[in-house]
Amino acid sequence: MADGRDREDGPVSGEEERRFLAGYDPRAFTPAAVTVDVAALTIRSGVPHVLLVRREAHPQRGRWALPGGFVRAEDGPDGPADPDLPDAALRVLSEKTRLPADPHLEQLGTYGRRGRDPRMRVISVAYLLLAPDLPDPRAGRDTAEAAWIPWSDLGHGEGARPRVEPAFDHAGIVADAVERARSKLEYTALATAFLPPAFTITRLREVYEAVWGRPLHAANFHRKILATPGFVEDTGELAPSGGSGGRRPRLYRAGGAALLHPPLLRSAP
Amino acid sequence: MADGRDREDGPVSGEEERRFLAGYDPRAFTPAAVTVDVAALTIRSGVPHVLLVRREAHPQRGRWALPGGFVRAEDGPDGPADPDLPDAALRVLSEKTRLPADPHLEQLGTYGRRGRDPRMRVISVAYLLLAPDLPDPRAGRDTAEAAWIPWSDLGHGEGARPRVEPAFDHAGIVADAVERARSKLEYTALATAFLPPAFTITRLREVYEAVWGRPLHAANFHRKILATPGFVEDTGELAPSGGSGGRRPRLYRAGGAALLHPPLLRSAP
DNA sequence: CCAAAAGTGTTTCTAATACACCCATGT
DNA sequence: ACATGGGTGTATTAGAAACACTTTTGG
Repeated sequence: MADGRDREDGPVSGEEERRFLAGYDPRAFTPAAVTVDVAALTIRSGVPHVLLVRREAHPQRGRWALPGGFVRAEDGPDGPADPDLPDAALRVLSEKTRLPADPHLEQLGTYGRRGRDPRMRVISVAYLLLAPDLPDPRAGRDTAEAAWIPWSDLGHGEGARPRVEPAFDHAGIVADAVERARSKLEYTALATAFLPPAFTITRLREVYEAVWGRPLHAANFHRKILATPGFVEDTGELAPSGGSGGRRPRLYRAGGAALLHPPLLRSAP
Repeated sequence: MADGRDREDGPVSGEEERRFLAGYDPRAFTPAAVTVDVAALTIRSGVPHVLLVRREAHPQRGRWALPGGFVRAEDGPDGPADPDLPDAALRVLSEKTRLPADPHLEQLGTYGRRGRDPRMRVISVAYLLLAPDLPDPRAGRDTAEAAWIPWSDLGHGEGARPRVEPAFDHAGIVADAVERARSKLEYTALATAFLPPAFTITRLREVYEAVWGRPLHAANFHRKILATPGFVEDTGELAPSGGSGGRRPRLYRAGGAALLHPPLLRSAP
């Protein structure tokens, strides 16, 4: 076996490497199409929704699907290449929705089962996007319709029966997105991504209740949030009156912390 | 906006769909190469290691890299298509290492930055593999050498200076793998993937100590593991004598639980 | 007997929970 | 005044951490 000395980096010979690259043919490998799909989640009046579009083009014409599209691998007639996969995700989605300035975007997973798309081998990199309440989307190219669909219509949540069966394997991708969002609320400060820049503790609690589908103890939640360093920062302001009476709550903004110590665990009911 | 009724699934007209697919040309899209890379982690005598291979082919000839290779999108001269991405990962890796019967394999992330490979646009799906102590790998096709490299040689861990700088963006992939493993030990029962089928609580603790790079309180760890339902099951047997004296510890096997309730949190020192 | 390693008992402290209560505001 | 929602005090309980101690084995 190699000893320590042998583990030093080997040479990367410049001249030979240049000659190799000059003679390289990128068409030599079997192509697979690479797409990005975006599972955009938001909360509208206390109910979690996912953004879906109705396909106007084949295959699976007429079905609801995640907004997605092909990654631009190289500069071409359609436009410049996507510098990285998150750029592709935001490009594809902004063709269909007006996005907030700084949405939370994270990679969810990559789906490449043979036969998941009838046209050819398609590898889809799925992204999870969390956003505060966005305006209704407008349908884009190849799209008959675009809408925010409640999770419950896809069978997620307490006793919800599925009413929509998305195209391809997108039902599974949405399920993964929902589960990712639920578990990330436990140990990250991600819930604030569902809220506008300034919010009250009660709004934050409603995010948790909507995503987890379970009521939380308001008083203890309040204390726990304030006791978690870096989760929220006091703006010093109060929310405008709600109209129906009650004390005006303080306004907070997202703090610097990404991870929560300690986490907020959801346990059994 | 669509009302509830409109959200029902649209028709997927069979005849029209068939005609569309018959006329479809898979070469119409800009190709990108899709590869799988495997970050295989193990622990050898208390020290965490990652499997790397030294590249014999261009580009980046002579550098250490993660074992990886192109996904077989369709059946071809090299062999049948990979049914799914995890199959591709195991195929690529088993060409270089003798694998345990049931290794833990999970997707880590997908890397597609433009320019990360000088040949062409390459989208790499990275997998994390956790395994008990494996035999030394043998070098395979296009591989000058294959070896288990300590994480510390890549700069991970207490005050470790990097001695190996992997090819492409593989240093970042290994960093993601290490961080994923560290955090998954907290809230899943994954540590047992580093151990043989039967193990002692002390061996399990040594896994945590190696991955987290920090000593744990033996007595409290012992109790906490046994108090976590489904983490381990008593085999009823005792480990053979260690030779240097001391009580013979009980042997346990992995329990059914995937998630730990409550989690084992690593906090500050 | 002594050393070494496994495993248990016990105390102390911190954090989660539940519930009562006070505060600020609209009607 | 009183209803409504925000926010705090406090007792109870569960769990984490620290440390002393017992048990089982080899030399």
